[in-house]
Amino acid sequence: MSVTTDAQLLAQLRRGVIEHCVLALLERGPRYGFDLVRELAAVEGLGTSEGTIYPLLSRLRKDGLLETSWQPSDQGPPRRYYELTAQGRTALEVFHRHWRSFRAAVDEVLEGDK
Amino acid sequence: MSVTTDAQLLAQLRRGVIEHCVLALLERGPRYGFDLVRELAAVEGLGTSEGTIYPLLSRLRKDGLLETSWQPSDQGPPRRYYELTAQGRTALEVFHRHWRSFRAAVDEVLEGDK
DNA sequence: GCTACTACCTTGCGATGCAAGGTACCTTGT
DNA sequence: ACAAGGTACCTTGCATCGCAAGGTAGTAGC
Repeated sequence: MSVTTDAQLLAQLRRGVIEHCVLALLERGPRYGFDLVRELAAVEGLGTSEGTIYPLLSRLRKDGLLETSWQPSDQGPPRRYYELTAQGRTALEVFHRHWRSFRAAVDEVLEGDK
Repeated sequence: MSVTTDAQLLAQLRRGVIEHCVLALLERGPRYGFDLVRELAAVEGLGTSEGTIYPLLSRLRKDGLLETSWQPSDQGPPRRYYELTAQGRTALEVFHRHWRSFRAAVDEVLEGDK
């Protein structure tokens, strides 16, 4: 079938949003990758996988929005914790503005009002 | 620069949304491609180009969500008008539900409330 | 016939979500 | 000791889709 499935529909919606949801979660405090996957999975529609998160975190780190530090775990392998840099915080604010305006634009078109 | 620009940020946001904005516009009545580009350009954040719209319309037509008919124009080359099929109308409703829930999910994460 | 506008469409690139697969640490049970 | 299972990291390859750029053609006015 070439018709879009619900899963694909959501995957497309997530584009460009997950990245900033990760930043938003990190605004509340340091997290490690595996944990972020679980936190996002807990939110309806934002569920994603490690294959998405790790490359994403890597990219954000390269762009200077995140810093990392390895820390041992009580039970399991060591974890790589991520936290926001000043630049990351700014990027989050910028996105926040864009998101609000974008959301309003889509609503306007979808609602069909005038 | 590998850091995301505003333009790229918006382009990613548009993913999976423009498609349904087009359906929403067509719900109000038949339109032709060039006109859709202009209507979307009038909405802040949804501005796009012909390189986006034509392949998109083509895809929606192949998937059976749209039907087309050529019609002469008073001034200029003939236009290909698109209109929703029953399947297209259903797809729009389905998206509507997804969008509302997705929007709420993103808001929840961004607002950081609990 | 030249220019400009309208209107259609295609090609090639870049960005990125994801399934699948791989490595390694740690704990528990046998 | 060893196997099994959970935690945690990461990479590869594919598919999707927005877009800049470029191409074709009808119509109107000079």
